[in-house]
Amino acid sequence: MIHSSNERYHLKLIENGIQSSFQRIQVLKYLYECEGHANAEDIYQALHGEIPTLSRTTIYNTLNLFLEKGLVRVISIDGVEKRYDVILADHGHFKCESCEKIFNFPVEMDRIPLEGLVGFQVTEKNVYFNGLCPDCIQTKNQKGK
Amino acid sequence: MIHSSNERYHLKLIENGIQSSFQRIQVLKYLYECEGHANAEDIYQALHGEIPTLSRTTIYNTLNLFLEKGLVRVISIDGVEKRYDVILADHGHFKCESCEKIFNFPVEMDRIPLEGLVGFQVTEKNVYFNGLCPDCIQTKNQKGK
DNA sequence: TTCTCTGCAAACGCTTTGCACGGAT
DNA sequence: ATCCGTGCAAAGCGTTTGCAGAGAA
Repeated sequence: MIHSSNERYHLKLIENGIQSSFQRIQVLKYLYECEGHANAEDIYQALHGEIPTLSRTTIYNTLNLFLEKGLVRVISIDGVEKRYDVILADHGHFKCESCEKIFNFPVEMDRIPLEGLVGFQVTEKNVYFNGLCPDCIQTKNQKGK
Repeated sequence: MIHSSNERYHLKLIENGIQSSFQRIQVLKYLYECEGHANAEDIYQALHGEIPTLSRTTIYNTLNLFLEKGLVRVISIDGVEKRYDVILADHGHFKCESCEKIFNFPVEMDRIPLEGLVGFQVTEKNVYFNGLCPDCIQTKNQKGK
């Protein structure tokens, strides 16, 4: 059901001063549904089945437009991949070194001490952790038996 | 004086199970001297004056070797650039949106609450902030007058 | 009609790969 | 003689650009 609850995303685009289109709605919808950790290729793979004529250029155009309008931000946990995040509330990102999934976790950014940044004007805060997620820890323990 | 205090870096390489070479010493030295925020091109530009035959391939080979041996880690504040960090003690990175310089600042990672990561095993913690550095704030204020 | 979204093709920049030379062991 | 570090050239990959056709306003 490709059209379910598209109205919500349609409005979100307009709210942010972005002209709505089918492709843009689908990209935004996908970003929300995957919890905002997709890269351009993920989005392309997810959508070009339903929109066979979809081009990667459109994905890139759309993501850059969203970025410019403040609808998404870029995250990059290890400097290799560029991923897009729609959830702008305070949260950190955790990347599992084994399964490579990215998890959100709440972080009260205000509790991070800023003594070292006197005189700086901070506009964005990112916290990136790496390690093993519960599933992968369990898998490893089972193998070890 | 290209050879000044190279012994220190020579030993550092051997300590980390890396066969020493002139190029590798120079790369490591540069990473320490620039406080660890260089990308491959920075290193190439800095060194190929003194080592005219130096190739970018060697820089990449060397950085990947260092990474593998745990001598450096990759940082990427905005997902666009891959930079290498040799300073492994607890610190955050601040990138100025105007002059694009990267600053270190001390962060006590242990004070970041982990309630959201129960069951996870955290091996690496990164804190990336963006904003304006004191110099650029001043420059902007002067323009505004 | 006019504007702009879309998407193909080509260009681009950074990084990796294949391979051969040369120095070190 | 063997091994490994180096570096040229070419390939690879993700992203951007130029441009033309389609669709919306």
